[in-house]
Amino acid sequence: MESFYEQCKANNLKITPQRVAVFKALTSSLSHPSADQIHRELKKEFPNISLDTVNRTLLTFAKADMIDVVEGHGDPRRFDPNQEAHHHFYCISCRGIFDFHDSAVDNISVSPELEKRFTITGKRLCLSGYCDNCRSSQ
Amino acid sequence: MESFYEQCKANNLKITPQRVAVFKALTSSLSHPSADQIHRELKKEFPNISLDTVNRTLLTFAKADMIDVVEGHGDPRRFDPNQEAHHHFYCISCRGIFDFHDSAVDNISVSPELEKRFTITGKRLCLSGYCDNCRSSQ
DNA sequence: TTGACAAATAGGATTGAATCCTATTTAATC
DNA sequence: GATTAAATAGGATTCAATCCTATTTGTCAA
Repeated sequence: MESFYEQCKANNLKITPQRVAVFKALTSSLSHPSADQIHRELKKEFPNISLDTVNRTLLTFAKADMIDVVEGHGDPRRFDPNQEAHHHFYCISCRGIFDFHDSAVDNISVSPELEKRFTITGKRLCLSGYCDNCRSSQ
Repeated sequence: MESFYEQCKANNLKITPQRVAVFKALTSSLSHPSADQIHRELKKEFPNISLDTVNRTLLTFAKADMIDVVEGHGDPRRFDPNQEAHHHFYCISCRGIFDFHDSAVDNISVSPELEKRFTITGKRLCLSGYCDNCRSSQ
């Protein structure tokens, strides 16, 4: 929490009870909650806190690079006809998702402890950045 | 398209002009479109096709394992307070997203051609499956 | 080929996530 | 403590996704 105050100052963000509560709720969760989940949690302590405030606060933190939005989540559903093993590149600018193939990546193996901790049925490398079109038109 | 008809038969899906058109539109796109994008595209040829039909058709194909839904997309936005290098495991059952650390995975390098094709700013391994809680409660 | 029927579609209604709008409140600074 | 720009509450709005139901259409068997 030390660095929370520092990061707020560094980004000219006022320290409000709502922001402190949102940050605490997020960092104390292990499952990467949605704005709605955090809102329901915080209602117990702040019955009047609005969902908009929770959502806006989280986006404010994200813009200040204090937290991240989990890849993909929050965007409209997208469909993929490619049934072969492949991976995804997501263009931050045009929002296109492009496949790439890489057998070295296909053969990545994760640690045995992780295999014990979870039953893994899907595995995909998700890259993000700028596609050729978007970087050249800037 | 051969295998499209076969797959439909194998899954007892009637072959309708709408389904054929949706499948063609999806497979001829390179950017993994949304239902809305496909719907706008198909309106040119089928002015009366409904968005619900497009969306339902795509979900039907996905349920029959003919296509996939791109990871994360379509779910509510989720937030991640972890600023260290890490990767994600997504539980299909409880929808929790859990971090894991794996330095071997951190150091994955993709092919030089890919580095040329895109400007890569983010890299993350996305696993999916069942978390410990969910697999034991089944 | 036709008839019967279960399945699929159109399109309007509804739900749910996210955002916008604006009056009110509040943190920061002097 | 007063000032001011920023933040909040909560109702309204937008947009994606889904539901509902009357109508249409593939499929299969006669």
